[in-house]
Amino acid sequence: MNDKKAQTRDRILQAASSALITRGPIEPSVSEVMSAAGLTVGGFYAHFDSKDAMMLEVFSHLLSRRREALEAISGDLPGEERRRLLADFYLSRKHRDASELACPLPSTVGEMARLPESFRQALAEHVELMTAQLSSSPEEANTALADVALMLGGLALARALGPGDLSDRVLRAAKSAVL
Amino acid sequence: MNDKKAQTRDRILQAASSALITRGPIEPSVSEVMSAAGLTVGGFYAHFDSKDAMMLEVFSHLLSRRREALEAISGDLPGEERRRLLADFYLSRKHRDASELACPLPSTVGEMARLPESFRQALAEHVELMTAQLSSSPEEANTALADVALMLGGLALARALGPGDLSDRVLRAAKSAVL
DNA sequence: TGTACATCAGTGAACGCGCGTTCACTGATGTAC
DNA sequence: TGTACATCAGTGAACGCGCGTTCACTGATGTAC
Repeated sequence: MNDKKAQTRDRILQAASSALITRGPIEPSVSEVMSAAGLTVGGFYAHFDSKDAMMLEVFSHLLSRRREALEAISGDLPGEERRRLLADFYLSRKHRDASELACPLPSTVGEMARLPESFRQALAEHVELMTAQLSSSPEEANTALADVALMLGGLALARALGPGDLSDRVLRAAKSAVL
Repeated sequence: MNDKKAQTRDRILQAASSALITRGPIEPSVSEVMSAAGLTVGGFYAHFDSKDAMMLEVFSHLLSRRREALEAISGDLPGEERRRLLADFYLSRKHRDASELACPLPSTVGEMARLPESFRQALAEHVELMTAQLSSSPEEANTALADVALMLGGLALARALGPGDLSDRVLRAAKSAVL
């Protein structure tokens, strides 16, 4: 039965996703991820070539899920409304505290220098696609790019501060600054 | 001669500073930092209690140097002009590529969850002080906080993307969005 | 239907390595007489 | 001025540990006859 193996692979990927979101692609160990998926460490290499390869897959997959989610909620609205809709979700306490289907960027951007080049490419591609998705004309592209930076900074700072008053204020301030 | 030892300590701190700015407080190893300071690993514990203790000192020190630098350039200008002056420096290519006296936040915010609580306190204090420094009235505080998030996000993203066209566009877009 | 064999997902012990930290030692410098 | 001793910043080997990765093995499942 080949779905059995594919299902196991998916469970590993899911365990790795929440680990990456909260702690980045480097810190979580292979044994830890495998334990979280209910497996032992030895079987890992039947599914992936290396830890880096798995984490890259997780990273890219999470990014494309984020773009899909944005497309799903914002349909064919104009750029400005899409940015507001995204900010409402992205800068919510719920998203800040989530460890599933949440944005992997805050935990990962700071580690780019120690990761394979392919992570950087995945990031660059995501930024381009997001910017395009968030603007309805080329003139709006810069505004969209600035909003991407603002949302990332707001979420990264809010997560770094941990749940609490200051963290909530960061979310609110950033949300009301979205252009 | 006691300055001798203090000078050595300073050299270690300097080596640790550039390591922290580019690679965060966790990745650089004690041996690496000591080598960069022209020393061997064994002597480290004559100067610091632990790696974490040293990195916390480096982190706090870099943050307060950043606040001093801002104070020095922005004197007693109104909040909005201070924010523009800061953004001109903070979102410059020079600052993005610098590894000395640069902002330690992009490499560190993503690792807060795995660092001692004292790092979080140092961060919270810095955010409060920066926000106060960047606003000339309490009503402006939210705007200042959003600008802090925007600048951090812009720099973190630009550093993560590495030198290049997209990275430069992020810097420019963020700079022109400062409120 | 029942037995013999092949497959292969997953196990768990082992590997070499770099880490943070410890500690007995060295050797240059400063003081005492 | 010259010798004997104390101090102490820095050395370098060693420690126990967790890491990513490898690999011989197990045992459940599916196929052949």
